[in-house]
Amino acid sequence: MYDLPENYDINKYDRPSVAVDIVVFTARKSPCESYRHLSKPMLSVLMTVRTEPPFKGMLSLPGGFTVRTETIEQTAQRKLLEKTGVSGLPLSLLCNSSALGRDPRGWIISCGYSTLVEFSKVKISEETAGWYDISLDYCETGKLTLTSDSGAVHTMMFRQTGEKNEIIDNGGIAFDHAQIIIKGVAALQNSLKDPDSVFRLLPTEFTLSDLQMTYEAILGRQLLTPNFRRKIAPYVEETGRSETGAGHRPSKLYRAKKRDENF
Amino acid sequence: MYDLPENYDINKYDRPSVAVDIVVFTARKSPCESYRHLSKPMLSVLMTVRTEPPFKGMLSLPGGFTVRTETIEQTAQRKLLEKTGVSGLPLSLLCNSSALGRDPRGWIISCGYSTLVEFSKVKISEETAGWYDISLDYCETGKLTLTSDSGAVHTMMFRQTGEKNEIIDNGGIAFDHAQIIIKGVAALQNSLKDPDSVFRLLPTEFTLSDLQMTYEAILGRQLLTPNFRRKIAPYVEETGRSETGAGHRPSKLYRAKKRDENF
DNA sequence: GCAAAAGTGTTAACAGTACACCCATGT
DNA sequence: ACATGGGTGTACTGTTAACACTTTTGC
Repeated sequence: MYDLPENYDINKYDRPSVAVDIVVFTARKSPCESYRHLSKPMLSVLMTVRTEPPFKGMLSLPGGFTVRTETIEQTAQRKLLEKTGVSGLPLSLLCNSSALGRDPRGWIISCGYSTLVEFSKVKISEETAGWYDISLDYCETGKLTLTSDSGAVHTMMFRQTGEKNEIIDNGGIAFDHAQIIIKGVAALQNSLKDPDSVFRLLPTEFTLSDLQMTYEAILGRQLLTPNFRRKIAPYVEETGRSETGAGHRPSKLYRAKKRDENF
Repeated sequence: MYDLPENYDINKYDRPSVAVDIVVFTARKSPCESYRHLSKPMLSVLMTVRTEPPFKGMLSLPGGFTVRTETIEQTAQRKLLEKTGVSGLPLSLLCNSSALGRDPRGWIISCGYSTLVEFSKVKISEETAGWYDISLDYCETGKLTLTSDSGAVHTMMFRQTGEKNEIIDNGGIAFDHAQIIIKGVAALQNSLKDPDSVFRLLPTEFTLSDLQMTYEAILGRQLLTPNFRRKIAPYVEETGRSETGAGHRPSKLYRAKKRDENF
């Protein structure tokens, strides 16, 4: 029936378990501190507290094992739906983790993916899952800090050697997930060349200030407003509405501009 | 001994076989046609003719199955050494292929990688393996042609829809390897922003014309020489030697310039 | 009025593009 | 001599970076 070698038995060979781990980014604003000041959006990542060994009690990325009836990306989509209630988000492949002994349960390979989601779309269903604010620091050695809403802090330290990152301190993150998070942030920064990815972090209508502050949160540095607006202008269009109520001039609301897809 | 759930048995779960497929690129020059004309380097990819079902007799990428004692990248390195005699090449992850039914032998996931190698370093050990010249054509719909040294031609057709490529005709390439090759070429083109990758296709000493023609082979279009030389100048340095014998002014030999690694 | 942010204009520096031109060589 | 490629200069253009400045709101 099939074009197969004679006496072929796939079960002769030893096989690994295959899992996915997903770096889910969002941008969220804390409530305003004063009637005058804007509140800056923070870049956040979805993490879960492990309830079972190994690494019980530590932070890990959401994910799970793939099964025969799914592609790896379908597994990631299923896990995303289970944990965030959101489906159909585009996924980017970050890395495959297969270091020997990376999981004490045995031979387990993990495929790391990342995605972006608007904060208000997510309804976190599990007690153990939550958003952790990311703050970046590239002084001497790379530093990436996760802060939970309750104030718990995890600081990862790494050295950037060409393309690879060498982890110096995983900040108490389970498995090799610190590595995957750092790769995810680097990939997110790289993706900023195309503004379409950033729109996925914001509501359909947004102010240019919010957009700029989201860029700044991702890049970990300030941008000059006039230059930012010129650069982004071809990708957005005015909605006609504007946002009032703050103690300063109201800002116009924009939306992403549909752009040429066939070229 | 380990921090594991009680009664944990990894064998309870169904597991896939995991393979690697490697897109190995090189640049090679055909012998000069006349004493005056330069011969242009062609971008080539290493392919093997399948000797066993499935897809017996068709072209496929070099690769193989991963085993418990290796990381996935070590598997790729081992397969590279077996097929080309070269070791220690940096690998780039292209994609994970896991579509249902992609391999009639069963549940097999493939991790696609790409790498670059200087032509003279490779000693192909297997009868079934060989270099296939790549030519590109982006007229209406994407077209990528592989030509063997014996003149056999495989033409793949695809449509670029955003990031994804939709394969229209796989050109008689086994499995989903046409897809992986197209991803590899796209990734190679993207990597040209950093000239270091192109140096891996050339000998340690090269002329700027060879370098430019290699760029042109990868991009599938002509470049303007003065502009190319200015752009590449910070990345190369003169060796002092030059290449004579052709029916025109001799060209200086250059080498890649060591650049600042810590910043 | 005042602080804060929205939003515009102007300039200089830099990178990318296109093209004209001269130089050195083997037959 | 001459065809061929090696190699340089230059003018034009678009993008980026920096900063000065005006406008509009809520208190």
